[in-house]
Amino acid sequence: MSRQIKAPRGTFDVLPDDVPLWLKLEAASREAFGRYGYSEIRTPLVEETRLFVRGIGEATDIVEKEMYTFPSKGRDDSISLRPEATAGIVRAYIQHNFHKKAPLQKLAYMGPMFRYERPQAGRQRQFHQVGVEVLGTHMPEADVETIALALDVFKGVGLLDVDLKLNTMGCTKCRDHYRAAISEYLAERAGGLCGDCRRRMERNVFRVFDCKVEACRGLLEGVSSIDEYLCGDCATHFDGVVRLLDELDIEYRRDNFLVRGLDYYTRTVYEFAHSALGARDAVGGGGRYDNLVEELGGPPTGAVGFSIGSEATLLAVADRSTGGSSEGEGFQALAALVMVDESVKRVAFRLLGELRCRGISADMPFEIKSMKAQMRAANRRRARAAVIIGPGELDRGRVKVKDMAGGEEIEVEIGRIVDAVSEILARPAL
RNA sequence: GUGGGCGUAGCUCAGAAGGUUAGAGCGCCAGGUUGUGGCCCUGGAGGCCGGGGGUUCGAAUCCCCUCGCUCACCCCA
Repeated sequence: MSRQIKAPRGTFDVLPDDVPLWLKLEAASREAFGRYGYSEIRTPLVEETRLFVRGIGEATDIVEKEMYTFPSKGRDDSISLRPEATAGIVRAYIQHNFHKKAPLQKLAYMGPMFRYERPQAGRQRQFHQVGVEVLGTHMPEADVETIALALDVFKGVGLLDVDLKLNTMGCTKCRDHYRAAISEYLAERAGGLCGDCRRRMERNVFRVFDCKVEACRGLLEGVSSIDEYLCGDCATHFDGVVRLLDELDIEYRRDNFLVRGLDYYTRTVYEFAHSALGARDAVGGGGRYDNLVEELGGPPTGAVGFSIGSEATLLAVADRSTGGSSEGEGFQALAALVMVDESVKRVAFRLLGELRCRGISADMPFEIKSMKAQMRAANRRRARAAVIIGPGELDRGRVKVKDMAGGEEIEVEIGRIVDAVSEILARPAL
């Protein structure tokens, strides 16, 4: 047991039973992408390490201790597994000269990301995200479009009760002013802060905002909102976002303490939360990052995007559907071939091929066991039709076809087998 | 990296003042129906009781170490 090879910590297998759930999320996402005019892009799972260092920020936990970084073979520099998708997409945007060809790009992606962290509920080392990036505009319409799109993805998987939290971080200048004010305010009261928060003051003051310690929360009640520090343009932009959300009847909660994890966010930030999740209740989040393209070597370019955590979202979906275990009743549009004895195997195999060629899902066992066992297996797979092939019938050029739902069984000529099976599969579910 | 909880059959879990063949339900296999599933009945297979060490006449049970899972913190999707 202890020597058995298992999936590495923080990774997991999506087993066949769960794959439909993942497909549903992917289908809902692609459907929404199409409806909103976003094109899917696929960037590498590995990038040069310096892309993330420059994009995400050298002093962030992600870069400092959570990246899977290793030297590439040959003479290439250090490469890293992507901890998020935005940096790679921005890199592609610049590399392929989109800013010259067609500056406005609405891009979508989905796939695995990697961060070396202690796993917990809804958090894995290999995790998956679905997201979009709008590159090439500063307009608040873009911010709101991404929010509406994300909500449509959630709706597509049946998650209607996600809460939208909204805030603005301002531009670099507004943020610097605000940061200074917060630091000053907190420094005067540092004695009342927990140890973590005193450390946060050095590293990233805004993180004090989501401290869970009671004392810290109390102190935070006295801090001023960023609204007082926003420049005219940033205030106008945020007003625009709010107005447009109202226009679309999208409900949101202004959260002055909402600070997104990544450093590159500017102006609008937002997060989607779901109550079913526990401590880590975010199912997704996003915001504007107007400096990132320039930071990575491109021209000044407005940009906004979100990412949805697939695991968290699926957890929330699964939580909703507990209780309604409608297992066992539904039959599949599948024909199970049942062989009475070894002598009919060749013919059965040929009939199997014929059914499959004609577009019918059909299967038969490789090794013939008792008929009872074959019937049991057919039932377990919820096959709607059973085709029973025995030497007696075969002598008359016939086989038996049974409706596993109703139980009735008829004998048909071999030439009519496709029609007979089709007819049963087409019958309404019971 | 830190802290809590938990590791017994394929799955969910009983069993722990140490005592001899370690249990249940579900699942699986088979029989009841020598060519027919689902329900029911009967039987069966399946456990280094996570791993290592220690205490003891004797350890699933007590002690130490270790690995793993899990939840939470940090951080974050």
